[in-house]
Order: sequence, then C-alpha cells, then structure tokens
Amino acid sequence: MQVTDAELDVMRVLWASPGISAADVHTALEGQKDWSRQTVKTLLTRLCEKGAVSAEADGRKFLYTAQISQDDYETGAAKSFVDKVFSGRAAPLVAHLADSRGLTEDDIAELESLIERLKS
Amino acid sequence: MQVTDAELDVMRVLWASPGISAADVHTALEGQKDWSRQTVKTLLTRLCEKGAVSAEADGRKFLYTAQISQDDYETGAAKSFVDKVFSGRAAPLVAHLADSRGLTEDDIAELESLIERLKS
DNA sequence: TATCGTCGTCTACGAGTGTAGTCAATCGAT
DNA sequence: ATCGATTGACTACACTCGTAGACGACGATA
Repeated sequence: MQVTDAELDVMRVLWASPGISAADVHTALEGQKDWSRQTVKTLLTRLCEKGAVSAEADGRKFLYTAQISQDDYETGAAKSFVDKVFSGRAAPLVAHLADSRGLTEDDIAELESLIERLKS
Repeated sequence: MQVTDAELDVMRVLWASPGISAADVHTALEGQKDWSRQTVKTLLTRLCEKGAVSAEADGRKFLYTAQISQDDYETGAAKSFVDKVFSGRAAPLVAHLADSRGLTEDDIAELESLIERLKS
C-alpha cells in the first residue's frame, strides 16, 4: 500500500493535474526526471494496482487521477515517519529540523502561530 | 548509505549498548522482533558494509558499535523526509502531525518552549 | 578424543523497486 | 490502402530488503 519515492513524484503530478494522461505526466516530469515514457507508465500502473490512482478510459488512452489526497498521504507519511524514527514523539523531530537549519525564520513564525492555534 | 527499517531496529540496540556482540543484539531484540540469529547477523553485516557500524574482533566473536550517532541519524532522516514529502518545509509537517493527533499536550508545550528558544 | 553447542561465512529466495525494451493495436495523414 | 506516430500491454532485469538455512571452525565438556 505504500507509495515509493519514484511513485511519489508521479503522485505529485497527479495531485497538481487530476485526470491527466500518461503522456502528459511524462512531459510534466521532463527536466526533473529523466525517465522514459515506459517508466512513467509502469509507475502509473503500479499506483493503480495499489489503489492510489484510478484510470478512466478516454478514447484510446487513459486519464489518471489520484485516489489518495495529498493531504491524506502527507498525514500518513508524517505519522509513520515519526513513529518509526522518533517513537511517535514530534517535538524531537522539530528540534532536529531546527538544528540542521531546516527551519527558516518564516517557518518559525508559522510554527509559532500554529502552536497558538493548537493550544486552544 | 541509507539504513532500512529492519536495520534501524538493530541500530537502536547498538546506540543503547555500544560494543555488543551479535548474540547479545539478538537477545536484546527478543520479544520485540521474532528474528532468527542469522537475520540479526545479516543485518549487522549489511550495516558494516554500509559503514554505519564497525566490528571489532574479540576472541572468536565480534563486538559491534554504531559509527553513526543516533543524533546524526535522526537529523539526516528528518531532513531527507521533509525534503522528500514536504519540499523542505517543516511547518506543514507539524500541522499534519497535529491533525492526526500525533501531538499530545506535552508535545505542544515542548514545542512552544522550543519555538521560544528558536526565536533568539 | 569424540561430541555438542556457539559463532561467523556463504548462499538463497521471494517480494518489491527503479528503469526500460518490445510488440501490437489504433488513429490520423498520405 | 498504407504508413508513421501514439498508446497500452506484456515482459525483463538488476538490485534491495526481509528473512533465514546450511556448513564449517572452534572451544568446552564428558
């Protein structure tokens, strides 16, 4: 059921453009991923098998749409990552991000208002 | 260079007990992971090949020690996860954790003081 | 010294992943 | 009616991961 790294790149295209053809996914990834047409197709097929994507026939091609919302995916991925590496504790994760300069001033400000909201 | 899920469980034992034998890693995981002796050994060997762990001969056995600190591992894992899923933006990650009830009251309090510290 | 348990080494094997070739059907243009 | 381009289907292949068996060396014990 899990979406792999390469598949995630395809999902991102689908989230941005629902109901897109395989060829268009391929061109959307041009310059970013040097993948052949077939590679993209394989990833789409596997995502369909996993149920993460649906395909709708449109003439002689298919239009693909993500079945898992980006939001749901991100929530699930965040949760399982924190469970795996930080035993479910979020605070150490944020501390690490801060250490590695993964946090910009904007991030910190954003987090601050987020925390404010969470407190209620 | 990446540590897989099963390997991470072994790393955790090594972080807790540096310079431990394969057999002791195995017993340390008993009740938690139902792995054979050989499975643990394979994971240790792979970790050595990856350079994440070193082995020092001690009589006819080896003592294993993590070469990557838990802190470094966590920082790296956090960074690559946020890069992969959230394009490097940490705030959305925290927002998702909050949504999925991954944050306890304690976590929120901890984050708050963390943010305070970060602001300076 | 013959045996038994312990430890390391080598090997394996199925599922999953990243990447892609080939073939065949079909649609539009000549 | 034919030919090239597009598209899907099937197949492949090396590599990784989780899991572990088989075998051999060595030390302890009887």
